[in-house]
Amino acid sequence: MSAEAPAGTEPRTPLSRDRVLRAAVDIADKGGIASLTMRRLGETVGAEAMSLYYHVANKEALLDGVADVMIAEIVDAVADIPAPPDAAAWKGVMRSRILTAREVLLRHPWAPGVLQSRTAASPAVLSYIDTTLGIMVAGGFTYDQAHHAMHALGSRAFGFAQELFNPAGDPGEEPHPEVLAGIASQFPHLAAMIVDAVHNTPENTLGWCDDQTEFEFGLDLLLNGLDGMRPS
Amino acid sequence: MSAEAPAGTEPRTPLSRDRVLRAAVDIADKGGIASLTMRRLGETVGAEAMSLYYHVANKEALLDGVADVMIAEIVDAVADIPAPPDAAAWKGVMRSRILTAREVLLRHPWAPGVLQSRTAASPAVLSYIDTTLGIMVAGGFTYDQAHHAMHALGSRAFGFAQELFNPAGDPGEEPHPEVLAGIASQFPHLAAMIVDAVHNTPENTLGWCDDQTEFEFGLDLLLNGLDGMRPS
DNA sequence: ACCTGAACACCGTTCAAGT
DNA sequence: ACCTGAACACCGTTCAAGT
Repeated sequence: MSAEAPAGTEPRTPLSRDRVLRAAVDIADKGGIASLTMRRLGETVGAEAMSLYYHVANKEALLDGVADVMIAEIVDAVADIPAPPDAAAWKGVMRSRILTAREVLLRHPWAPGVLQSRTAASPAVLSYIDTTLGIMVAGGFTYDQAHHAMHALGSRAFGFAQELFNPAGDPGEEPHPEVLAGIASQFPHLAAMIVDAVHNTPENTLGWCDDQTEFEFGLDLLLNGLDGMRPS
Repeated sequence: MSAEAPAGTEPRTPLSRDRVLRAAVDIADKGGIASLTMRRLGETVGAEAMSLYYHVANKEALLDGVADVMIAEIVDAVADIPAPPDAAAWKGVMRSRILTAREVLLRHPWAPGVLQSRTAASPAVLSYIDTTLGIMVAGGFTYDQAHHAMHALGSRAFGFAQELFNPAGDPGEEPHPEVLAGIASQFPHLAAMIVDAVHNTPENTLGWCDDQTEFEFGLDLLLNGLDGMRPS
């Protein structure tokens, strides 16, 4: 029996920064980032919107916190991956860390946008970068090279690469023939590429533009190029 | 002498989609993308906010239009670059097209964010992609390879790569010694990298993390890797 | 055809006030 | 220490109405 709760009122869990952030992630997961408003967040957490300001300075700070929750989830997912046993193994470890990070973000499609909008790096981010650098240095790179590498990888180091425009419809869907015809008349290279790309997809299982494949292609291009720069 | 203008009233230029879009770009250039609101846009264009809806379906459509203006500016800037004289020249042409696109976007720092938020590709984008593909095919690539290449380049093909977190302060500024000390205790690799990177900057003219250098490093890594894949 | 005024349903945020 | 109510200054968007 809870001591103070008035009759008929759920003795509600007290608010906390942590609970607020987790609720925010939930809302974004369910309705997209645009549905995450201070008012709605207050509602789902069982309080007035204004109460949130006691746990979080403002909406910017809320998003900083949400970004950090995502990084924490990545760090957690990546924790199982063992350190490289020798210098040459750096590439494989880096690769699986990045693909694991990607799996996390695929569960939170709105997260890349939030991460990209943050400008300050939290301790969680610094820590993730630090161990990533450690892997490269263990692989034989200089710190200067590792620095360049981090910039070259960019958001890929965190498991995502923002896809730009997606001509010719949704990924996984075959382009509509008449759309293709319209494109072909004006943009011959584009049309030829679309035809070629569709047919080259293995088994055609995922149709045109399987992002996972493209992500790995770009990632391997970078990792292989970097690997060739190792001093020894 | 203007026929209908009431005394004392500037005979104002009539609104048009084009004038609206140009004004929108102006506002974003001056005050950032957050300052671009329908109400402010109406004001600077000398009309009520509601009048804008006659020329543009809604704010999403406004941003689509703004993105297109940026692409048009890129296409324009890139128009002078001659086609590659032989297959091997594909790389140099691609490189200077991309760096030229980058120059355009450096004048509109808010534009990458807008481009990244668009999902539909306009004819202007399709056209830009088409001639980019043309250069690759002229370089000897198959359409399938060119397709992968476009994905691997990603936003770099349009001249930008979203920088993520920027640990240790603004680019161009030397990291503060005591901040560095704080980092060093927890994140040894990061600290070592920062020290190394600062000293490796040529002449130290641009300090730590010159983005142009990093952009070109990543770009060349990709272009060189791709170049090695050319069939012949 | 083009533009406007009034109104609606939202935002994030403040501040003084409650327990 | 933690939460709230009322209020403020904004948003984007609608709709009927003006010229």
